[in-house]
Amino acid sequence: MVSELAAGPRVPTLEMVAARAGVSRATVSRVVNGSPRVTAEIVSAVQSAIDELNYVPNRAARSLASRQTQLIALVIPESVGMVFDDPFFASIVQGVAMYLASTDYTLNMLIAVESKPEKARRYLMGGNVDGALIVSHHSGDHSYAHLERSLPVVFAGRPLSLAGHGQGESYYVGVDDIAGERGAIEHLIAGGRRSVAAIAGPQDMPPGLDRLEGWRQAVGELALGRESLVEYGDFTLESGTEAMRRLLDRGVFIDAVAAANDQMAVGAYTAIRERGLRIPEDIAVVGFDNNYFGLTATPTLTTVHQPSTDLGAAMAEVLVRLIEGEPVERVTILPTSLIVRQSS
Amino acid sequence: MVSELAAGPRVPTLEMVAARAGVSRATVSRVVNGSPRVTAEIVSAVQSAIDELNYVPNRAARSLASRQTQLIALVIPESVGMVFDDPFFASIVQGVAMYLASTDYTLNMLIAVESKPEKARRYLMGGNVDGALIVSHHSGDHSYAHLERSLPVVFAGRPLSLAGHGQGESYYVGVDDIAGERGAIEHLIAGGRRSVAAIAGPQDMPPGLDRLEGWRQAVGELALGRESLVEYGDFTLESGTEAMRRLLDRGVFIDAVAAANDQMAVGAYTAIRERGLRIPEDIAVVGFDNNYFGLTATPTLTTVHQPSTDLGAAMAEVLVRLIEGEPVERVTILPTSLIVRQSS
DNA sequence: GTGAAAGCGCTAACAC
DNA sequence: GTGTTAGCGCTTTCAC
Repeated sequence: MVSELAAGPRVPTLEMVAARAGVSRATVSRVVNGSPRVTAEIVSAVQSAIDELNYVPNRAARSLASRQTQLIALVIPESVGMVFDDPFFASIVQGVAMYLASTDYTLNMLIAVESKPEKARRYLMGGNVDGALIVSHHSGDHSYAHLERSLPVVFAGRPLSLAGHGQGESYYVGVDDIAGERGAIEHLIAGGRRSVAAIAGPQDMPPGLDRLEGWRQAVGELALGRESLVEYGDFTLESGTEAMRRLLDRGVFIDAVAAANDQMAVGAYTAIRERGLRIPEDIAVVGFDNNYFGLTATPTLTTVHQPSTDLGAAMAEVLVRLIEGEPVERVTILPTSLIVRQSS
Repeated sequence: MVSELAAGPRVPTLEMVAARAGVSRATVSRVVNGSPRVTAEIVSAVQSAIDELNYVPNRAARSLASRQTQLIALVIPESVGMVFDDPFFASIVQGVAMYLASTDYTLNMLIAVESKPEKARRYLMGGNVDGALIVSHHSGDHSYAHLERSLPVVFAGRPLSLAGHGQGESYYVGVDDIAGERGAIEHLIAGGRRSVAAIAGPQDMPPGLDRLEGWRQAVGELALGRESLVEYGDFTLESGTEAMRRLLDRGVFIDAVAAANDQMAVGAYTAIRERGLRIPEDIAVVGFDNNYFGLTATPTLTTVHQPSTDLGAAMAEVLVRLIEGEPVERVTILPTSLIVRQSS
């Protein structure tokens, strides 16, 4: 049974507008869709009929007839666990939503539940949306790549370069992790640090790989040993603490550490303090992402800002252009920027 | 112009399934919708045809015929500024999305842009969604209340009790702010604190009012002056710092302070430290909400946990029941819980 | 239990 | 420029 409310008081139809304005339905449709070739007088006549009736076009009917849904799916693989634990997602959603608010498209949020992986896929391929945005932070997972044959798709982040699925095929929006990390390390070196260790991320994810590569490029000229200054974490706070402990246990001199994200950087604080060392006097710390973990930490964290809201907006924009057949680059790279705070 | 991809390779229709299974479209429709009165053999025949063709029902067509969209709007007034600065929204969205993933409804995120207030309203009233969820943290703003005449609506938080719009009319989901705050204060008193000040929120928002009321109820029996121990903030970090400074400037003895949310509580840390006082030794601090501000602060913040993800899920559940005509209470109150950390 | 037929509200050729 | 005419893919009486 369906509630009375759901059925609701009858909403005015295009036909009613046509009758009231004394024109055909086709004409009303033209006015509604802003067709250029309609007499000004008729346009205003129709317009007032629309206003008087408070007419709103029915999306379902419009979609059915035009074969366009005006819907854009934002797909978030639930494997990401408590998805929004990472503020990155929230920002992406915000960016997408705000960009779309300026268009005629509307946002359809889809959490792809792992138990029914096919549900999301089928929904997307069933012509229920005009395009899809796929987000799975840090992973570079493009397992939805096959969808690209069915509808326009834009990913967040560069894909993992796996054999089998050619590189330049997907559309994606991301940041230059290598350059961003390099900048952070150079800042440390410019500040007089001579032994910059790294708490790297998992090496099976593009950001994990690229940020470590950025570190390598920057410390290249430093005298001190290299790989002996790298430990790995999994982007969580705890893993940062543990990695830092291992680093300190090595007994080699370290006067700075660069973590692959803010959570791990703040986690490192704990290990550094355990040893009675001061931040930044004894060891400077820099993170990556620029989220609240670093903002509210004490001391506040120097980090590489990743414009996640802009990333969301850019993804939406690329997708809309793709849908509307306008020219777009397959790859869009947004700039990062260094935010210097108290920890360095 | 529309891209080739958007039009895409022809998706299988119900008619094709019918042909393949050797039955009528009506029968396929019944199977798809789980009608009980279809022969088992036919059901399986249709089912295999569906699987073989990889058929997915077209939402637009279904909506048009059934007058149900299977879409639920989540409306967020953009006045909330950079909406997701408050983690509350992200959690709500998460809760809603996850609950809906278990239903046949899909989430339509709508950021109501202030410049075009009518756009959202008309969209909602135009029969484009089956129901709406309205969220505007802290404000209790039910200015979308008139929508309730057009479609099922569920709000987050109790409404501001304004004249003109009767009380018990809206459906909403919230927490018991009074009881939650009272519990926090009682915890402080039980811990030996004798002069518990309050950094209250704006008094034109339900949570601002109720949390202060909770404080009043709990400190009622304390000897120390009352209103002289209250200062107001606007829920931001900075306002918490300023309110705490004013409190300390009064020169009255204070050994604990309860802020109406975590941001203000953490903001108070700054003012307390400026005076050379220690947390919690000299002054204990408690917040409200339980978000990352308190989690990552040093010392970590004791706070009243507000189950925002559950709130989102509950809102979605209430709305779905409303849409489907099942019985639901107008008011749903979720429990808060005290999280004791280092600051008290 | 199953099929036939009539729309749901709109767009898009195609005529005029 | 404007109206006519077909559908878009599905649900839903109503017969059988």
